[in-house]
Amino acid sequence: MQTHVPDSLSQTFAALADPTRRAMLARLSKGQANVSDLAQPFLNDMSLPAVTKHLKVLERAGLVTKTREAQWRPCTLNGAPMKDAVAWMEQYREFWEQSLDRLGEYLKTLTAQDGRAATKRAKGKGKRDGRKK
Amino acid sequence: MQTHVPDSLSQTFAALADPTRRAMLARLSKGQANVSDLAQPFLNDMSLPAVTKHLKVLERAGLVTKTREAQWRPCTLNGAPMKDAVAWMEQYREFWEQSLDRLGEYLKTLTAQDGRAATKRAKGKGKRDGRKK
DNA sequence: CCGCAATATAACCACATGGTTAATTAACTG
DNA sequence: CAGTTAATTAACCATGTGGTTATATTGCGG
Repeated sequence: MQTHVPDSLSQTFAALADPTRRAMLARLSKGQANVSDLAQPFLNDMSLPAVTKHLKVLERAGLVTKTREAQWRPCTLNGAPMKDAVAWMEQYREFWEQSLDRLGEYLKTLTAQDGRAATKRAKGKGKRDGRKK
Repeated sequence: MQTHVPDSLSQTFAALADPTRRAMLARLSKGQANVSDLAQPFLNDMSLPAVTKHLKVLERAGLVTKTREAQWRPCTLNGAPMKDAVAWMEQYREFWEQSLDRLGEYLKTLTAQDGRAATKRAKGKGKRDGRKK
């Protein structure tokens, strides 16, 4: 049962799903910084190793590139993965442009009895018991 | 130690960080569907309750609105949270447009001895030992 | 070479996540 | 009312995540 490696889009979104990590990216958008520079704003809230771990998540997602210079690890922001993420979301643009109209449109399809029709369609499948085992 | 509620941006990104969930959104982008409709493509891989859980994540993130009609729960996609997510990423546009140039630019700042300067700055902080207790 | 500064690793812990099966609720239908 | 369909809830388990402290590693500078 080998531990399931996530696709890169998932890794990107997961990496962005943390305010500390997003703040680190914000810092990096203003220029290269090494680990202690990145950690400095957070040291009242968490330890250095915690920051290192966050950084590793960003690295694995490809959002940060960590190089070496003597005992320092200068980090730079790499936007490429965000490109994919935005491209994926772009597909839903129409849904976030008129957001509020969604409910109204749903009500229309509902009065058209469409909801019921879609449901009956699902019935033909019969008993679903063939699980993965 | 009350369990720490995540900000909505984090919830949105976290919700999107799973291929099953993204597939459900894709399905919903083609029109309203109730739970079993949404579940159907996945029933070879996971059980119905698992789907319900994924759906709940999407709901909490505000990406899906689940209404009631008799014993069915018609779901619709709500793009609003994506709007915020994209807006946040937009801030980094310059970084994903020239992606590959980043390394080159880093090398320039490096030869300008900037990396060293930034590091020395961090030293003034002294011993950081006041953890949160 | 010694010691410190910058970072990484290890070992550990609490809680979240993603899945399971079994049981429950709710609403229609014969 | 009995049965069936749609969905949820409960209880449980394995693994991941985010944090900790303590210990190593590495490189520079006196």
